[in-house]
Amino acid sequence: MCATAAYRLVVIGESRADAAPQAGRPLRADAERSMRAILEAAERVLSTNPAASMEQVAEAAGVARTTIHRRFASRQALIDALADAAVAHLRAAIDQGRPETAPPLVALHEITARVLRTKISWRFALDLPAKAGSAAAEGQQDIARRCLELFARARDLGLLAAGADLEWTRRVYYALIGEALHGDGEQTDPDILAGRVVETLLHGVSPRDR
Amino acid sequence: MCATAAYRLVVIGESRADAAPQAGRPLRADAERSMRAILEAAERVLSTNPAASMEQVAEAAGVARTTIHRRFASRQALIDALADAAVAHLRAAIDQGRPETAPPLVALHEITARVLRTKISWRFALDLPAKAGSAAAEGQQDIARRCLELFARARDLGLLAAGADLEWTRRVYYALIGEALHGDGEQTDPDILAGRVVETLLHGVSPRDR
DNA sequence: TGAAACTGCAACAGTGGTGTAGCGGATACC
DNA sequence: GGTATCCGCTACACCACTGTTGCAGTTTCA
Repeated sequence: MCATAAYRLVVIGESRADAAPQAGRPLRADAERSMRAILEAAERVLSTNPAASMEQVAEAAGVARTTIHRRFASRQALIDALADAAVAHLRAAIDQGRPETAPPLVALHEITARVLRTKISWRFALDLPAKAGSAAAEGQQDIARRCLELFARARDLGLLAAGADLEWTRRVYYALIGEALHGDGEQTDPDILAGRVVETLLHGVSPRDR
Repeated sequence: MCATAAYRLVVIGESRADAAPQAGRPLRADAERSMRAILEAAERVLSTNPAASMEQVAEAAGVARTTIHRRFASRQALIDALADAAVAHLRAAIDQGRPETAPPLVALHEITARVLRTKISWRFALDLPAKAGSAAAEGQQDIARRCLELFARARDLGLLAAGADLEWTRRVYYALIGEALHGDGEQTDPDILAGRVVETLLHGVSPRDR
């Protein structure tokens, strides 16, 4: 799904009842492979059918159902972990767009294209409502904060209206990104989609009088 | 939820197995009341928790669970009926905005406000993917068609760019409406929200040079 | 190479939801 | 006022999914 992962998978307790990854002994190589296979399969299966069973996820991952239960205390724990992993990927993608240093318009294009690419692969997990206090929630908040900062920079440069409501701008931006992914195959290139998103965000659909 | 309903509820078969409303004997008054209570309760409950059980829906509707099963062959049948009813409401709301006759900008504002009002009440049902061939699907297609016609009129009047992609415009419009409803209570007046949606759709968030 | 970690497999208990059935009482309708 | 319709209630069968356990065989890693 994504070649490079910026995190490491670990286990803590020995008891089967609390297999939540937090801190402790690092996983053996084959276990980490399984873990990754499970998360990726869960994303694939659940994005098609959110009510899919653990059995279906296990089959798609090429492991036994019991193996999933060994790593994740419950179905919910799996989904939570999935959300955390997806947000971590998203954050990494955004970092690569240099939101704090690149010129705002360049950063906006760059980030949009990267986010679109990531969202294609983690559609289900990224649409999940983040649980309060989770790593995913923290990540989403951080992303929103940096998004607002980028827009503030853009506004200071005259790219946005001086009185623009940055929070509304952010929400519109998110909505446009979401919409760009709903296309029925007629246009899927992230760079082209990003251009359309940014153009629409800034200027809407009315004629440009200039 | 909505005071006036533009449809009538009926039953066909006697068998419990196929209680799908299509044509036949009209319902008794109390039965129609129950039917309406069930649909509205389903919307309320499922919008909070899409995985809620029939038991929870029944309790919210103030009826016994078996009563629901008497009218709807299955959980899925209930949800399908809910989707049909919601789209019927939406269509009625749009009709009242005179999309074919009013000046485009006026119609756009009017329709947006009405749609927002309807979507608040039928959030769950209207977010449902319509089943192919269902009344809901037919209604959605009709709505999309009329939306495109309205945008075409707007474009001919110079309100939209001459080369505007009307399908993309429609998708952006839908996305903005959806986003306007996600506000965290700081602004809920449909008229104000509609103004914001239309303004953003037409001109984006950049400064207006004029 | 040997211990520790990991996995598949088979089997099991528990749970919660779905859908059916019939009866007796209440309600609407003509 | 009589009849067809509707509803609540209780009870039941069924099923799919979750989560657990133990063991035997395999893989990793020091």
